[in-house]
Amino acid sequence: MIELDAHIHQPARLRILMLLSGVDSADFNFLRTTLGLSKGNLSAHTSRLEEAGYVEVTKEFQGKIPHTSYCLTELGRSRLEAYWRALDEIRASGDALRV
Amino acid sequence: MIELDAHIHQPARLRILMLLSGVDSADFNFLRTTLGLSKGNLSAHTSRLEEAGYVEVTKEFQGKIPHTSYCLTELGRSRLEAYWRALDEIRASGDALRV
DNA sequence: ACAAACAAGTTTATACCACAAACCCACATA
DNA sequence: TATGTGGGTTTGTGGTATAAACTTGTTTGT
Repeated sequence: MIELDAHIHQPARLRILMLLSGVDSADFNFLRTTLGLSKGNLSAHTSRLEEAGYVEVTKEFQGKIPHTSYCLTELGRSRLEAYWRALDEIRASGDALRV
Repeated sequence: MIELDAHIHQPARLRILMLLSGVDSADFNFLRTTLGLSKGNLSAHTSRLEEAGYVEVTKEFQGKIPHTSYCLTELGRSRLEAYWRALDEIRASGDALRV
């Protein structure tokens, strides 16, 4: 039984990862507004993804204002691909039993 | 933003629904052994799916022994299809941002 | 006959987690 | 000064997935 990565199998985090998979990097507010997440929620999810090693977090000052951006790591990218493969298997599992 | 149905977006329940989508009905032990779930876990998940109206539960006696079987309702089937469509959208969302 | 084990689930308890609300700090503006 | 805004983090709470314990009845062993 292939497991679904619990770090990824969560709607907000899945969307975050998918968004990051299509760009070089994205900052906090872009993620927040694009995905419609609250700040607290986004912060918590990005923290989890960082702990898991799936995203890299870059904090820098733009002038006097702190600015945080995120990019997908190689690990994150491969786990994300594995996740979709696992989901494909589940998706096929209904047909597998059909005569 | 299309929502992922929380009743479905859970690994065990998703597998249960996909399995049921491929058969007329399946009983408790078949689900349990096929999916590798504990009895308690399976019972809890099927209860949720029943409450949601996604599966129909049939209890009868086979000889002297009680026997429980499950089948997908029409509602369950349509929600399951909607779930996969929503997931397809998320899956495509990475490419959407690519140049 | 009677205890022990088994069958088929359900109920309970706990640990985790998603989310929102509250908070923090610096800067801008009136 | 105080009031608001940008950019986040921390905290509290309610919901939930899971395993362990329990229930109800049946079968097996002796």
